[in-house]
Amino acid sequence: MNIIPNLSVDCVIFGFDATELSVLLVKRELSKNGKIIFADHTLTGHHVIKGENTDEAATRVLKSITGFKNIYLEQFHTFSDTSRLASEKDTIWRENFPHNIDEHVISVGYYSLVDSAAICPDEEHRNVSWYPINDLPELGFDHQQIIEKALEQLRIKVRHEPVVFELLPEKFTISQLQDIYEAILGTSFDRRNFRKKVSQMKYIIALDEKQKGVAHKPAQIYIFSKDVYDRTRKEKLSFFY
Amino acid sequence: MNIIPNLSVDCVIFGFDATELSVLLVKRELSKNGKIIFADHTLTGHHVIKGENTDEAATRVLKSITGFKNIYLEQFHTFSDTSRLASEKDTIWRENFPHNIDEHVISVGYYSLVDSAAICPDEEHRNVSWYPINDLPELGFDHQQIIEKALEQLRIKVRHEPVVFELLPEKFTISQLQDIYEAILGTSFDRRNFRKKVSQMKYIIALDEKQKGVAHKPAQIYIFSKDVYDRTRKEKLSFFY
DNA sequence: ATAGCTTTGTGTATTTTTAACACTTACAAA
DNA sequence: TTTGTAAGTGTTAAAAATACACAAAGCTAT
Repeated sequence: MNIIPNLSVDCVIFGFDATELSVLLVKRELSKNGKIIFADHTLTGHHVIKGENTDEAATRVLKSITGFKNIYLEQFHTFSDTSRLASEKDTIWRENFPHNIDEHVISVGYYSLVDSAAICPDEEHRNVSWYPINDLPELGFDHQQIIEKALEQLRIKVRHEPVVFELLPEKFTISQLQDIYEAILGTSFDRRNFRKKVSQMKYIIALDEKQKGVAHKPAQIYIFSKDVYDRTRKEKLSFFY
Repeated sequence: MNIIPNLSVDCVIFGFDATELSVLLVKRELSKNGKIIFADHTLTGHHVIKGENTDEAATRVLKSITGFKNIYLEQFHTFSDTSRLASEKDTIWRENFPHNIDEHVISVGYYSLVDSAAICPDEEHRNVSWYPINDLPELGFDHQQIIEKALEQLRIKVRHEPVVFELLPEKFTISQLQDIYEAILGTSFDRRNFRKKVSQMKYIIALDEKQKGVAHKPAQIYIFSKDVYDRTRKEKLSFFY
């Protein structure tokens, strides 16, 4: 493969699992002569290939891991420190990498939001799995820093645009929605006030459908309408933004 | 100079000139055999040099143009389209460039905010000057797009953090402050409501000093205290963010 | 069948924030 | 001393944010 040796993308894939915000990580294991030298975790990423831009590279990485091509994707920061791959472990890893890697690789960071229930890393990616954002394992390269920055940017994003629906299945309940906001922003909201707010958003639409098989009062099911959002949004835009 | 041939930074340098938000641009002129082939404008930018990261590269560019090293600088987006330097003009320009430039150069975009009164491009940069954001000349490369993205990000930034003071001299009036917000956000605010808001911000402090030599009621002079901001900000943070 | 557990769903009163609106004051220039 | 110009100032009404508690619906275990 014809890679650009000094340019990569890293994807912070966020998912939501019941009550926790999680990130997809790959287990990185380096063994020599059958002996494991070290094991830690990294983000999903890859070098950019000649002839493609970074958006395309990130889309490619996502497709290879999730199988989906139309995943919400947002470029958030570029990491270019000269020592970002220079820790002892990372040096050993680079020496054992199949391609020849430039000494100074810069990486364009993307975050993406997926309905984690829809993603089942396949055979080929047996070493890929979800880790809660508040309890991450040891991370290689500068990936700890990348995740922190991604979360910071995501927090700003969700307060301006209705992107959280990307983390939910098409049909969801208000409680799920609230849980997601709370997980991302790290706060908690009063249930009644939250629902009052939601009921003002005409693009969050109640279906004639309820939860089934739950051991409590079943919740009303809602969907998000991008259509309605786009139309009502315009009015707001002309007003202040 | 030992440049990284496929990596550059571009700086969108914002300044504020009385009532308008402006950008520093360089006139780009290509002549052959004494005949001018074309002339347009570009952002200030440069390739990244080996051994430096993009923040350092952007700081270096800013220093070379403004003479200052401690200028407010914010990375906002990376531009990597394969055709971003591929227009006819840009191709001709690349062929005449002293260094050998990679076919696919990606550029990390930074915006910076300066008090335009403090910047007087020197002899060496006679072809650098201010252009109002609402009346830009023809731009080379993908710099139109870069400026649009910078402005979009700046708009988000000013609503979250007190960065506008970087565009003002140390001492300023409330009207100047309002003018800046209006220029950046493209709106207008009621004067009384704006001042009411400002008076609640304890980090905007009135000096015992007034404007002089103006043909109207002289305005009160204020300063911004980052110190007070940082201290009062923390309370807010623990509360909602 | 029923008692118990769990989560959903709902209304009001209070405080805070936003929005709309017009006249007087201080200074320089004519 | 008149004129022009931008500064400075307060009130009222509407909207949004906050705080707060109990009944209803379904499942489970007895």
